[in-house]
Amino acid sequence: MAAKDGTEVRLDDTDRKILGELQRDASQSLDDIARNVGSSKTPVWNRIRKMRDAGIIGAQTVQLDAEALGFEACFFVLIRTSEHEAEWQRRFLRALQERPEVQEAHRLAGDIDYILKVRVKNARAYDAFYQALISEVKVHNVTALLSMEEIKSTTALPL
Amino acid sequence: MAAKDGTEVRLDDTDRKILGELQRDASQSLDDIARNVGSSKTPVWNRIRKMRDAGIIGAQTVQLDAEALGFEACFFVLIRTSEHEAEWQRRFLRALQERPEVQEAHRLAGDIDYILKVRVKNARAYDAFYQALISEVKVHNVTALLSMEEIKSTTALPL
DNA sequence: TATGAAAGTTTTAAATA
DNA sequence: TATTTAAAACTTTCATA
Repeated sequence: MAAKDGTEVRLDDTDRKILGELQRDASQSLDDIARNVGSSKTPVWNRIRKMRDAGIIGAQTVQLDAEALGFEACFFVLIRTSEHEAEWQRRFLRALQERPEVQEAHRLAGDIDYILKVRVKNARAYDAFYQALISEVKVHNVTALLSMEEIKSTTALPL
Repeated sequence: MAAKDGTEVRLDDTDRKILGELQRDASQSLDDIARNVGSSKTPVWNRIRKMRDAGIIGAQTVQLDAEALGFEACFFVLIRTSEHEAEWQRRFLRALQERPEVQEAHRLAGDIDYILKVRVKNARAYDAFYQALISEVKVHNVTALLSMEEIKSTTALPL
């Protein structure tokens, strides 16, 4: 398995269990993680460090309750473009990176070129985002899908 | 602002700054967070506890490098169904909850009924997922969008 | 891999503004 | 009511066996 920095890292079963524990609850103490994976403190600590250095383990974050914080609208935005020039793409990517309401952006294979996940306080805020985006870069066709209900949301990988 | 448990919680500027810090790096010490938000340890600790109890702050997790761990394929799946019965919906939701390759699932307004984000090791694994899903619940029409490139990925809210 | 000790952190409680 | 100070309990980190 090649990590971000190109290092080859081979993970064994214990490594995967450790990652599973960290994904589940990163606030656990080393002692707890060690107990849960059937090892002890020092080896677990060394493995975590190795995986951090290799970039396999990234930032530690908290999950916040978006609705409680007033982010009540979530849109998936399907984008088709006629432009495929390098310069256009650079501008488009920069616009996405800079806008904090864009939580995810993927370049797609096929008919639709890009998909975005956009989280905003309300529909008006989405419109403001949309107007700003199309004024910055030309896009051919945009379809916004409005989420009525978040059925499932996790970043956990099925290790 | 109403939290998950229905409690009213009013957040001030300092609360929002604390949430921002936790989102950015939840591994920081209380001292660091306090310094970054211009307060000190105990008040910050009390605020964090209040927000945790109110459910505004949820689980602490780590971001893992999906590619390095062999999850090389990511699909967005658009689903149309003709079934709108309660019993069908219950079965469908349970199927999504149970499948760990489904990282996100939303019920949508409009033409398309559901969108899923599905992360798997490769295209064959996606096909296995797809076959399993349609054998469990009847769906009318499924479109899979394959991600070629993850341009942006964050769970951070623009507080 | 295990032990253990030093440095640092979280948590609680009491004192103060 | 919110903040500072203080001290006990716990954790991380790392050297050494």
